[in-house]
Amino acid sequence: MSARHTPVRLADVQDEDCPTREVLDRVGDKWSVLVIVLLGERTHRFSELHRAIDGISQRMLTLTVRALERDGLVSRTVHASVPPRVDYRLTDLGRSLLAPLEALNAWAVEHRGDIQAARDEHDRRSG
Amino acid sequence: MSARHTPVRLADVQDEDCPTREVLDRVGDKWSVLVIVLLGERTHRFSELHRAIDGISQRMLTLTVRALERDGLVSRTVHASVPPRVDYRLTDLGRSLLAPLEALNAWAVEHRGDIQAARDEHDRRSG
DNA sequence: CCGTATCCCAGCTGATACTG
DNA sequence: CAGTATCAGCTGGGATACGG
Repeated sequence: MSARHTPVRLADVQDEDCPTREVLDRVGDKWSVLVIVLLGERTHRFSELHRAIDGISQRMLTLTVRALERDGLVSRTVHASVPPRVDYRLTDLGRSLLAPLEALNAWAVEHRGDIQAARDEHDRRSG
Repeated sequence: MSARHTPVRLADVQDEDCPTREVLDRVGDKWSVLVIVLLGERTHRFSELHRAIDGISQRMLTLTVRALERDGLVSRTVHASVPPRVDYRLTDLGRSLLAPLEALNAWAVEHRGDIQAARDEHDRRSG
């Protein structure tokens, strides 16, 4: 992965179908990453996701998993039982997204102090 | 970078000060990544960014660079000249973010076809 | 249990006009 | 040139109620 260097090109980001824009539109929302990370650990049923993600509404969880399913990142399995049971898990495609997300996470962990310091300093000067 | 593995932990994502959430809140908006990538190539003045980023309003460009500056990712240099000139460039912190963004970009480039295919297939079934 | 349907509001964003 | 100020529209997302 580190052998070839794939720089972000100017032409890419200006284009409206810029790949980075696409992925950010997909996971840059409020809940998608949380769902992906949870499903990266193991399969979850709907109610498990609902309980695990603090503050999400049933509506938004539905919309989020539906969008992820539409994009082929998550698969949905309905078990014909009483009471009904629906399992969600990552597809191979979804699992492949975990690596770049972890890279972002690693950056955040490493630099969150720097950001906080810069912000504190900025706010101190600006009042 | 690939030596140590930094998995995204469940405890992280549920916490409201989850590092990944933080960074997504920062660059997950409509314009921040575009500005960062452009400044990753070279210093830009305000009007250059404005022209380079198709569709951004003056107001949103101002808000975006201000937020990035506040977080220490971008530095702003005012030249006392007539007409006035303001240069924006990445800080070291901002430059360090380019790598994970490129990882995300690489993923997007590699898998955009898969996503499109999944979406087409899904829409075909759903009508 | 797993959703869908409806209503509604906050805030993000663009458009426009104005200023140092 | 590089912003700031103000207004208005749209959309994301929560609350609630209902259905399979």
